[in-house]
Parts: sequence; structure tokens; C-alpha cells
Amino acid sequence: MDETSLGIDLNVSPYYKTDDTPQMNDDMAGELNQMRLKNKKLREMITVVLENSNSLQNHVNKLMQEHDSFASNTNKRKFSQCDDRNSSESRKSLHQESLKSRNDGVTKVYRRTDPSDKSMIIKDGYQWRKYGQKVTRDNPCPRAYYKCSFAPSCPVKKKVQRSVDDEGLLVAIYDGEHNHENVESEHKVASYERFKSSKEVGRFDAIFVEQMANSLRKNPDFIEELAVAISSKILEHDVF
DNA sequence: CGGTTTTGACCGGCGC
DNA sequence: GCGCCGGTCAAAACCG
Repeated sequence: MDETSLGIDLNVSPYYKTDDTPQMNDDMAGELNQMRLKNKKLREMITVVLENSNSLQNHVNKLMQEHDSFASNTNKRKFSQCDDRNSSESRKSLHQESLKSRNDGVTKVYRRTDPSDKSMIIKDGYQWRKYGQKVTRDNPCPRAYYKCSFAPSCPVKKKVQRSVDDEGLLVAIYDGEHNHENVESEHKVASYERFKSSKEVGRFDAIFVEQMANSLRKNPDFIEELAVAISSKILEHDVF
């Protein structure tokens, strides 16, 4: 690939002119227009991604409601027994998604992971300190015990264990409510406040896109949902 | 050096 | 009382 294939003609670059101050020529105007078009396309893509994210969130909420009603219909069984036995049923609708259910201050989160990934980490925006690990009788996979890093002021604990019949499914049981802000959401609020006070309206697009990209790039859930959304769009339109 | 993880020991609840 | 089991403690190891 050479410079002509890139649409760049070095001989007519404004920086080759004797005048020190670069002047807008036809090539630069064309590049500027192309950049504007690309920016517009990026904004449209972000809009589509956000819409997909919202629809996914709605779908997850629906699943949560279905799961809760199912759990209440089967409350003759002990709650702790529901984990792994329900997982094979919920798994069918859980592909690539997480699911939450609550019971008496105990929150359960199901998270699909790569079965080859042996780590027991579920990123939820809070910082945790592991204080124990135990192999339980009904599951050969060890159960990890975590306390919130803000303990003892924050009483929240969580247990993380792989599902007994699906090693790709992590089950996290949260006990209690955090009495402080989520570290990630704090960071997002802080960066939004900085953005709001920046007053650089002319750089609105650049700052907005950069901050969104940085924020989303660090979010593994978003990457996962983005991959699902894109693949579903590819299948839907059968293009590329 | 301070925070986190690992891991064996210990504790308490429960069923027999 | 005894054994089993889940949960927690705490010292040592590890890591940035």
C-alpha cells in the first residue's frame, strides 16, 4: 500500500508550501468532510449500540421477573437448593447474559463465563477481599468467600461457585446491601461532572465519544453484549 | 511495605 | 455426644 492508495498526495501537502500557516485546500476539505462523515457514522453506531444495550437490559429484566415468579412457585424447596437445579433450566435463556434474583436480602447473580477460564471473578463494580475457599459436598468446584473491601463498615459478603452441571456458569450469592457507592459508578459520575463543567461545546463530539469509548472499553459486560448485538445484526441482515 | 490471596485450623449449627 | 458440613479466622505467602 502506498501513499496514493491512501488518497494522500505528499506533493500537494500544505506543509510543503513556503507559507508557514497551513491553508485549507481541496484535499484537506475533502478529508475534513470524510472525517465528519465518519464521526456521523460513529454516532449512529453508538446510538444503535445503546439501543441494543437497552433492549438487552429489558430482556434481562423480563427474565428476572420470570425467574422470580418461577422461584416463588417452587418455594417449597429450600432456596439454596434452587441454585444448581434451576441453572440447567435457566441456562437455556441465559446464553451470554447474567441473571439476578433476590430473596430476603440475598441476591443471586448468574454469570456465563468461558468454561476454560478457571478464575472465580465476577466484575460487579465493587472491590472484594477473598477470605476463604471451601469445597462443598454437592459441588466439586470450590466455593470462594468474599467480603467487601470496605468491611467492617460495609457488611456485604458474597459467595462465588461454579454451577455443578455447567462449569461455564458462575453463581454469585450476595448477602446484604452496600452502604457506600459503587466504585465504578462513582468514577462515571465524577467523569460526567468533569465533562459537564468543561464548557468546551466545540469539542463536544470528541470528548463525548472519547469518554464513552474509554468507559465502554473497560466494561467486559458491554464488550460481551456488543459482540452478541453485532453478531445478531450480522445474522439478521446477512451482510458483509 | 501494605494490601490481597491461600490454606489449614477452628467454630457452631444440625441431624442422628 | 459425635460426626458432618458450611462458614470464618488467621498466619504465611504472594504481589505490586
